[in-house]
Amino acid sequence: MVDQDRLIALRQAVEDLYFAYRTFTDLPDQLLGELGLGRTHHRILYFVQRDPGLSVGELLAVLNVSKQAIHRPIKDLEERGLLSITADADDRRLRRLSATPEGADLEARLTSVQMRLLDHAFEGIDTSAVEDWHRIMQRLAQPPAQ
Amino acid sequence: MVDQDRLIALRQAVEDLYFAYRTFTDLPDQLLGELGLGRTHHRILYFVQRDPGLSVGELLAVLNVSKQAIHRPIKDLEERGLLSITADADDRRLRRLSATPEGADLEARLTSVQMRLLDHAFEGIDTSAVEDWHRIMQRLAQPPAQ
DNA sequence: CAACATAGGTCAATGCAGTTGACCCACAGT
DNA sequence: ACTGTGGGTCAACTGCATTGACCTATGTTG
Repeated sequence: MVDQDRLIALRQAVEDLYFAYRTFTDLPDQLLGELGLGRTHHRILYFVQRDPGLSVGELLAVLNVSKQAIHRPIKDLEERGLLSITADADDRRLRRLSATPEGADLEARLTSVQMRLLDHAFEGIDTSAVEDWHRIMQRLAQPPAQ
Repeated sequence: MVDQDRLIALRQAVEDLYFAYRTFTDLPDQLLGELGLGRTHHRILYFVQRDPGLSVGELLAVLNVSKQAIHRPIKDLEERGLLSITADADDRRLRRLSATPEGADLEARLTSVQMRLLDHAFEGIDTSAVEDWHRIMQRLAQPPAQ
């Protein structure tokens, strides 16, 4: 019966992850919607803030989408003065992306909504359990080669 | 500086959740793609298996989509003999949904891919930390009213 | 019984975000 | 000069959701 319990717990985990992620994305999506932007805009700003000077190709690799898919959002962000694009000094084919102060500001607003949700979810949980939470999520992101 | 560390940890959590969820959905999506089905089909089968005899309205509430959005997928599943639909005995307006054996089979295949990923991610983690993982995810799914 | 409410189905127009394919330019390395 | 690479862009298409409007069948209530 241990096996059966395990299956039930794992099913519960599938469900928890589904609902958690949905709520997690709903709030920023709402905020983005009001600005006429989408999730991809947020992702771009996020990774550009995490790693300023990211190239377009690197961004594609992180987000795992085609360059055509990212083209519009990048253009939108640039036009709105949220993203600054400059050619790399050494290799002028590379376009280095970084957030403008306004872009950084928006990114902070969007991400902080999510951080607040997480902060609340972690409240009162042991530090070691929170560390394990990170460990679990990181393993989930990078499963073994099979 | 404690505050700063906390922000960094929370940012890391945002990222972990993003990547974890992406990997988590990629595998079933791939399987579904081969069958010409989408994520919604999986979700329907999942919730119908969790709660056999679910009505269309209840399904809409759980998935939080419009009836038009679910109409196609339900029809697809029925046509493929994966979903069985019968009128409720007491209120014949209600359509009770349940999986056929074939539907149950497909659902098990799809969900078990995800359960395997989770199982691996939980490997070697303390039982109490896994319980906390569930607690955290459930809180994330149902944040306070603000 | 008539009137209204509810569960659900369906048509239509639309939007958004992604895809593949093809082709372009600018620049780098040899 | 030649080839490779980073990146931009046009076009056609797809998947999946939306809103709005309207239909039927059935239940509930005055």
